[in-house]
Amino acid sequence: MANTEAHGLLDDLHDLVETRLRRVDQRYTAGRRAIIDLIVTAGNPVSIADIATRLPDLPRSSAYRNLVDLESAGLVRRIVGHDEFARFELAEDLTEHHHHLLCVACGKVIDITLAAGLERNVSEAIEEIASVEGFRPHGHRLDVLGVCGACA
Amino acid sequence: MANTEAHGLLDDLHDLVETRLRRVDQRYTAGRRAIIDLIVTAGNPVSIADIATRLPDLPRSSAYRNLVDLESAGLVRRIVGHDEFARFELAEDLTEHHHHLLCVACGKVIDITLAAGLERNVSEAIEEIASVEGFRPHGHRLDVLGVCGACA
DNA sequence: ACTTAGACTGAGACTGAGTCCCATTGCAAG
DNA sequence: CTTGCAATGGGACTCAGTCTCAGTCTAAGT
Repeated sequence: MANTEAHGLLDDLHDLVETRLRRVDQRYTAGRRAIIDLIVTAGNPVSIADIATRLPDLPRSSAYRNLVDLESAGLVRRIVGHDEFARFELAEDLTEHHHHLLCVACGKVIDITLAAGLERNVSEAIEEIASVEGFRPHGHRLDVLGVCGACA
Repeated sequence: MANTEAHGLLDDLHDLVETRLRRVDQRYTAGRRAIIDLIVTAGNPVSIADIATRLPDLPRSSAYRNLVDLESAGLVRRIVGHDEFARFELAEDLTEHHHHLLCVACGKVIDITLAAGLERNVSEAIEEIASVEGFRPHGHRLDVLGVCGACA
């Protein structure tokens, strides 16, 4: 993710994605590239409906399959919002650890980050509670439910 | 929710639920009472599958309908775990503010509470960030993803 | 006790996001 | 060029969840 100025960050990201896919004997095809492009340029997590709209030539079955492949390669993360529709964003090791504001009216998702100190306190508290319950935590998600500016 | 010892806390809860339903011209029928009983005695959030198993005589359509009614009366909260199945728990004003450990292997949900001070810090941070984004927060949920003791 | 309004129920039909299947195509290595 | 396997496309399929509608129950009025 770090890099020279010669070609943009986006190209670097594509290179990284390709490497990761190759590692599990998968190819970085046009459809997968288009999905990654869409997710990155959208800024916010994208839904299947977004993909269908913005990539009308990509069949649904291919979109779902590609998303599953990208997810199992650890490149994309599926998030479940307040509505019934799954949304997808880049995995955290391609971006930075962050959380979400979820609009209960329109389903929109906005990325936010917490102050580093607070984030550390939360992680420590989670580790402690989980160990008491015999639970092995992989990560956490903090979702804020509410109404976005456009819907208010 | 507070009360004499004459009849248990559970009876009090039922009284409260009935009052709340009456307030919106709804009745506290046997089916609804059975669902509330199940949710309370289960301790953890229950799925539709749990309800179907434990209340075999309650038709699916009635279970869903009752859950929707109880949810819109603010008595029950729907939570979306890691799997595709919705789960239900008592609304927070009938219990206390808490969060969840979600097992990604079996879908089990375990309730946890954070230290009051930390919880306050998180809430304040959320208020601040949300206001910058023009977002009006109603509440938040912190889910810890991982593997439970039984699945490890 | 009768009536009545409307809340509630049960059973099944229906919806649609997401999955599966399979014949075909594309890519990379020997 | 051929052989193996990843990937595609599109249509059929699954099934959690929703909707419909005719019939039932309950509370309140008379």
